[in-house]
Amino acid sequence: MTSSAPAPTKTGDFIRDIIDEDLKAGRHTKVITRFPPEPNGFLHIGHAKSICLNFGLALEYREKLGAGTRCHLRFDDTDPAKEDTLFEDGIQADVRWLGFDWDGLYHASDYFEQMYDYAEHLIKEGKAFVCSLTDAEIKEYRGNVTTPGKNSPYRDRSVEENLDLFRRMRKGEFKDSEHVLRGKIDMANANMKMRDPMLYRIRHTAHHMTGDKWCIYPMYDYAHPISDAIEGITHSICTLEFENNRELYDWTIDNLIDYAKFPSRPHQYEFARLNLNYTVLSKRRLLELVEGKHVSGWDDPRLPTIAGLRRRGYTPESIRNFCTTVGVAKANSVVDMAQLEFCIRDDLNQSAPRVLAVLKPLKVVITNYPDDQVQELDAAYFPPDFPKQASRKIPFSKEIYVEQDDFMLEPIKDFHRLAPGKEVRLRYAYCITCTNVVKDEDGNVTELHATYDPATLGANPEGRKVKGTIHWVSAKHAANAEVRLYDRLLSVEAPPAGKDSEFLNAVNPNALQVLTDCKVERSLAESKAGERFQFERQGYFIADEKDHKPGALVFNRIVTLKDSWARAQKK
RNA sequence: UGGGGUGUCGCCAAGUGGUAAGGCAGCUGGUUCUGAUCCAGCCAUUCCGAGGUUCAAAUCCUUGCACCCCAGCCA
Repeated sequence: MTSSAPAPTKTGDFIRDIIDEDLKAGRHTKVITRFPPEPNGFLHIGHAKSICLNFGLALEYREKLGAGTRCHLRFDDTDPAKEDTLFEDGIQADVRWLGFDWDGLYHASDYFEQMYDYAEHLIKEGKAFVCSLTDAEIKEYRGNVTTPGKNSPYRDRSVEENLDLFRRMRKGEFKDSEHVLRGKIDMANANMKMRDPMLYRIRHTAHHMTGDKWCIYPMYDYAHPISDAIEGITHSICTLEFENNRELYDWTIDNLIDYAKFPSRPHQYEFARLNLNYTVLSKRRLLELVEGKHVSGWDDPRLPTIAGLRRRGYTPESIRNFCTTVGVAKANSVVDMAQLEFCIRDDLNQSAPRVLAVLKPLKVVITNYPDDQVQELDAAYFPPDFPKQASRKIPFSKEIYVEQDDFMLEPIKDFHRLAPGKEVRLRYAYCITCTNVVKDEDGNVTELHATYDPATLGANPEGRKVKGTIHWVSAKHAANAEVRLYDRLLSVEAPPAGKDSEFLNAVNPNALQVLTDCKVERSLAESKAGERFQFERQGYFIADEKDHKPGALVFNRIVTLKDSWARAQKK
């Protein structure tokens, strides 16, 4: 009896430990998280880790703490130059596809007015000032990691002047970059993020949500903590590179005028982002692959984007399981692609019906089988020890196709398949023995002749062992199909550390191989886009969601089956 | 050379002073009309290194070392 895939064993992680302690100490009575993407691109599997963490936490703790515990989807839309509604739509679709729903859809831009008020308050308190240094001067005054910065000459402007300037910034009296609002903290702080950080910049650019209402926009470090505070976020979870920003996150919240009014004092916690070998996860590289037309689009099945994985045939369940198996911790790490591949095989092993498909056909004529006879044979969709027990009929006739790779003119040791004089079992059908090899003038094998043993249908042959079983398809009943064989995006674990486009050299030229003369069993002629199958002995495939239609069958290989024979060959 | 982090099996990752979980990968063997699945077994005398405290240390102390992040008017 095959048990259904056990849920991955999950041990607690440091985030859950923190939450448990907070709850125990009475600091919170509910847990509110948020997933805060910037709507400037597509989500990838790295985001899935964050989504599973944030939404997963809300789901888990809601069971103990009841309603009120929730996870928001918030678009971090503070840079109008890069962001777009189009991306928001894609992100929402991806989150939903992964199986999550948000309790409230928000935008950082919802709070622009309030952020502005807080900024005026900061100015009145003498904690922020309008700086009129140029871009280059600001950079110069900031110092570097080993030398302290210098105070801006505008740092001591009066509250009145600052207020006046800031109000005029809002009114649009200045050009882009003419002034900025900065927090007045400490130019000598060892944490560079605390050297009078920029809070607002002037951008005469329309925003996809607020239109032309604003020409000054808050920076991430100012907008994020305020958004969290307003929404009552209890645990604000982000990735490791924001560790240095935490001090500023705290400074911002602690200096809000109505600090005490907020439902909870949010705290930021950082975890290690996901890294995967044999692929790329950086926004920049993904963008370059798409814009450089190295792939067909954001949903190219070679890509680790959510849209790409979906089209490739990955299930949401398998991705969620993957996220829980990789865990949540603080050490930078690179997860092995084999882990992801395991998760999808594990899922599909349970759910995908088995069918027969010949990818690279080699015709076999069964010389002792009656010319016009056709037998309808029973073929189970799932192995006998599975709970599901559906089956279909597959036609058997005199001419069939088998896989080219399942024949060897001169078989090597331990090759259990077809070769001159050798006998194999045809899955769900008879055993056949290869009696003759037909070649063209170049010596290529073009056809095989074989004889079948009528006594071997549903029974073992008498007095001999047949080791191999191969898949096949009846020549005159088979449907034609295009099959896209996908493999890992990169041919090396990690592209060279180099900047620019060097990683393109690491792109696996065989990440996509298109086969157009495939022969698939009759039943697949009626398959629908999005249906997943196991092509026996080969792998899991999905009928392409865009291109597959009746009469023009197109299947994508999701992942191969484990192949210990192939592995043994490599040694 | 400043500050913030991290170092436990090939890859993830538990472990919170009591004598190294689990998953993936790998290796053996068994079952099998998928060289798949499934099943059984193996896989860290040792936790970045060196000292120290302790009856007892991956866990505490000292001191090295390695790697990551911070000098966008990006997030």
